[in-house]
Amino acid sequence: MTSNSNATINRAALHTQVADALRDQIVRGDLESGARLNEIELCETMGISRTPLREAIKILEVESLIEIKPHKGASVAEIRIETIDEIFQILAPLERLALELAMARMDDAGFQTMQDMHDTMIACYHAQDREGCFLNDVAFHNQIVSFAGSDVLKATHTNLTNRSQRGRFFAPRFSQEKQDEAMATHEKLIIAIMDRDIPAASQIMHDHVVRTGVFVLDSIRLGQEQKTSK
Amino acid sequence: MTSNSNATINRAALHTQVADALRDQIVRGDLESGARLNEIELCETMGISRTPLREAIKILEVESLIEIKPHKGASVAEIRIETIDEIFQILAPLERLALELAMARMDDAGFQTMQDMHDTMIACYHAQDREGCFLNDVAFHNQIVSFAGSDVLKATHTNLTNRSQRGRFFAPRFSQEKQDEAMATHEKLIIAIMDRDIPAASQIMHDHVVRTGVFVLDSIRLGQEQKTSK
DNA sequence: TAATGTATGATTGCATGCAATATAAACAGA
DNA sequence: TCTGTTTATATTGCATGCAATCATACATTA
Repeated sequence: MTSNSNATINRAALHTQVADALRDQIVRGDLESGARLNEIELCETMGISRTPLREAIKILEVESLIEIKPHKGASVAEIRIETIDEIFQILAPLERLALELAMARMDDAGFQTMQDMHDTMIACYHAQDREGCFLNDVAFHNQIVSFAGSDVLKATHTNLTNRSQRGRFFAPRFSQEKQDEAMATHEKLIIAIMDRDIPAASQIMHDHVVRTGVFVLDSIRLGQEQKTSK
Repeated sequence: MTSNSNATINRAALHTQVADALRDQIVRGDLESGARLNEIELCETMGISRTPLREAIKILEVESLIEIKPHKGASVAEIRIETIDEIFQILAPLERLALELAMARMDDAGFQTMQDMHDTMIACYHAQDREGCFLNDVAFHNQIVSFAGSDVLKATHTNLTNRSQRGRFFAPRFSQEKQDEAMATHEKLIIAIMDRDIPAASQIMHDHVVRTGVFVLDSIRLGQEQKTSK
């Protein structure tokens, strides 16, 4: 046993832990859009007092994951279709920038990492593992942003993807056709990356993100039609 | 006198007012980088209790304007030269996007507004009013982002410019030469805008922001050299 | 009956008190 | 003198209490 027992885990302040936990629940879809956040109720559930909870709520409001109406309380931010659209519009040039920066900095090991991650995703694709595909795709894009070496870009990107991923849970899966297209694009992308062709890779990435946004929006609209036609 | 006396002003929660006030002081440079924020001291100054202050501090931490070290306290975030660099790298594609979206949406009145704002800035330039020049330049860029009609873009942009503007207060003014170059670029920009030439305007905007970043970084480096050589 | 006013309960907003932690100052031993 | 330890003080972190506000139901009046 190391010198660190579980007493040392609590280095993070309570409000941080609470914010992390709530953020996770919101992004994962466990807490639905519009869900009311009753302070006393939540406090009892989490076994804490209202002060750190209220601080956590303020944090998540800045991240646009929670809405606070004065004297009325907090609720999980409603996620509008226009917002998802706006997020992908921004993500496209940001991920393009990330890729340009990353390719300018990466060493051979970095490029190999990208190739490996791509291969892992492709393996999921061939195994019909859609969840694995999604997770590896997210990891692939995150890795590129990390390799870019810009803390500001990383933080901005994380905030935007946190919000965009919320859309995933009220949208049906992509059609096989769209899935195939996305994979084909990724194939072209990794080739351009391994070729060290920054302009080509940059353009592919931008268009890929825009296209992903279109797919997500279509899925959401489809989901909404299915709901209303019931 | 209207029906609203000053009793109705307090609709905003205390923590919001406090956050706004602190943000303003940090962005304006009244609170210097690294300045310690003693809770009790600040509370007495502002005439409030610690609870809303602490909530405000959490808000500004998410905005990267304040750093909190657990059990050690909050301080105004140190602004590093690399951070300013990263911010302008991101602002360039974001403002390009903003201009593209804005030009696709603006009506003739919108275009006229842009022309008017440009003229106002040029007037300041000819009057050797550097402060006016700066403020009108900021307003010009903000107006474009507003016209883009994307709340997400607007919020992201506001956060980034808040942070970048902090650099202004520890950097010497631009040289006349750089000032001239910036104005010339603005002239080309407004012409492309009024021509409804989106690709041209888009490119000019992107390069203009990148160039502004270079200017700001050069100024900061110059300022640091002057300090250390004293 | 519709509209307005009033009272009650629930919930949030803010202030304060106590506990936990970090900084420093004082001190003891080598 | 230096180093390690202890003690004191200041400051933050968290919990709780009270005040302000809002929502609901009910009562009153036109």
